[in-house]
Amino acid sequence: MNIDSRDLEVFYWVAQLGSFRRAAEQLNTTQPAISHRVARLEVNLGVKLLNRGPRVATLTSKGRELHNHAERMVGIMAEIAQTVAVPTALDGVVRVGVSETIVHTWLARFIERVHSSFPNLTLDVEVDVSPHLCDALVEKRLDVGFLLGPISEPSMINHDLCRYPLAFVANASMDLGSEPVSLLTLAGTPIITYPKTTRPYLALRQLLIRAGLPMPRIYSNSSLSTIVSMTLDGIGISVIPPVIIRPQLTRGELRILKTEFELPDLVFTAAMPNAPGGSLADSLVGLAKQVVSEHKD
Amino acid sequence: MNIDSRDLEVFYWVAQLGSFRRAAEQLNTTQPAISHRVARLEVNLGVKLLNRGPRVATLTSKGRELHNHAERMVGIMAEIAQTVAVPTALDGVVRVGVSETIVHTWLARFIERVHSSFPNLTLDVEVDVSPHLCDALVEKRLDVGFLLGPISEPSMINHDLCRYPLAFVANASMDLGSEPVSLLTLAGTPIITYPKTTRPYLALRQLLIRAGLPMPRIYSNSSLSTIVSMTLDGIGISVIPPVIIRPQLTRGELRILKTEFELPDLVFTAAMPNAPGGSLADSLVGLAKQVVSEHKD
DNA sequence: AGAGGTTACGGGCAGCGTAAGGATC
DNA sequence: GATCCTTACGCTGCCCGTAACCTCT
Repeated sequence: MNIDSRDLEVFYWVAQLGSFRRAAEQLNTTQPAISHRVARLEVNLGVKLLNRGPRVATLTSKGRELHNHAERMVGIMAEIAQTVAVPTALDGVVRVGVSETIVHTWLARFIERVHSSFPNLTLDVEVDVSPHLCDALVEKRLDVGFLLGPISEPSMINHDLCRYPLAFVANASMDLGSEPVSLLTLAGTPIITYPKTTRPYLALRQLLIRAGLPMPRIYSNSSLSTIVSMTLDGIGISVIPPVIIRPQLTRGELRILKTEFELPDLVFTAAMPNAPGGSLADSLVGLAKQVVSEHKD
Repeated sequence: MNIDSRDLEVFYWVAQLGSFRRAAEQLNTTQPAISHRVARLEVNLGVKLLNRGPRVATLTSKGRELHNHAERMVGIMAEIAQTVAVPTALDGVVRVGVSETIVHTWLARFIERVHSSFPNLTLDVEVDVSPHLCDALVEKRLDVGFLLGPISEPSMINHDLCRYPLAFVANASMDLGSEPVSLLTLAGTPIITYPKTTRPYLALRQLLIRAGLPMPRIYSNSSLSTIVSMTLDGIGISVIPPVIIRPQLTRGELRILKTEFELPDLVFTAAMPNAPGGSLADSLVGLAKQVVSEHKD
């Protein structure tokens, strides 16, 4: 009969994701391999576990029953990996989704820290805007994400990481009249910031609309580096967290505008799907918290 | 890192039995195979799990920790086998220890029943006297035993099965004077019964000693068939449960002696080591109970 | 010398990935 | 036709059992 724990793990993910193809992605292998394992599991148990639908695979009653056991099994395996194995022994690939702001602050330090704690662990870093990362996390195409959160999904675990103020930033030599700068002045100047779907953009938009002002010309851009370059070139005023332009501030190339109004802080969150046994992601979030707290000073 | 559930199962049994060799017997494989798997598990986890002593293997602290997880894992696997797998899918070998009395009553029916319920299951039947079976069970060299019980060990699970009266049986033509036969008469006649270490022998001995009578000549024999033959040949009176000589009774070859005193019933028990997840043995005991209850009529 | 565990070696088989084959919308 | 799963096939690599070796009593 011979039940293989890998077969169970594969079955667990197929059940969880409702798709052979996605399970294959999750487990870093090919569809046929998944197909084989599930088929073999069904033969070994003598039971049909999945109803193959054209779009999704649904569980049979025996399948649901097995899913409970499989989940516990996966949990135990994860516990063993975290509890009794030495960190050096942990390998595999963890898919990390990162907001670009993080890239410009502490991502490098984080990666360094991970590699020293888990030398044999590979990080698959994906940089994207928070809403995309959020989707990918919900669909379990990512194992952990550092983004503007939290994600309000019951299947998601959130941990607060850090909070960065937003500010209006301009080329140091740009003349904007007397400070503090008024909203009216801003509305008459091109603004450079994050893409439309993101929180900073929405916060800015809300601020202007509430003041009854027309929307200024806005250059939204998904590349923070480009935003910084454009600001340096004097193309407009950018709305970004100052923490990512420290060098330019100290060199006097950019300056933070004093204003009479405030933009909400950007709150960054570590988010991860609620996997059984609390996968490696837990440990990674712990490392991220460490890195963030050390970076504060 | 790649933890294999079979590695865990192997480790579990090595820890449980304190010996690579015994684990190999338990799992129907060879010592080197066990050695390989444990070694690989230690490499994969990067942790030393066992202190190889010259006589026994003892657990390290990490080993104890892993043993908990491994036990739960083995339990889950057993649950899956019993809960979601179809009975036909169950295979493997179960080692059954049987008292010879059972052989002469319902063992055949039991084996038949097992093979119809679990067609791919192999029974390894070992016939011996109850004390030997008891030892083998405690040392986990047997998975389940049907014997004179119960076994008073905390690690053992007992289920009452059936109870057979003991009686004095003689060749039908043997002249023993008027009945009921007195103890004195018996003490003057050779007695044929189970070996010295067994319960019936002890019960008989106690009966005679309490009556202040000398021990008669006793032919103790571990083969019930031989006891029956000897009784048929008129060599002496046997102390056996009449249930095993029904044919001879109906044919009038043997007869049960009426006596004024009583011997205690033989109480047969199913006993099995307290394995995690309640192995197949549970189901087998259930079948045995069925067979016994049907056999009563 | 004997028991228990490890190491060495060869054969068999299982599992993977590539690629082609249905089925369903 | 697109998507998703299954089947076919060749190859690599693992795992098992036999046998020799090591170590401790």
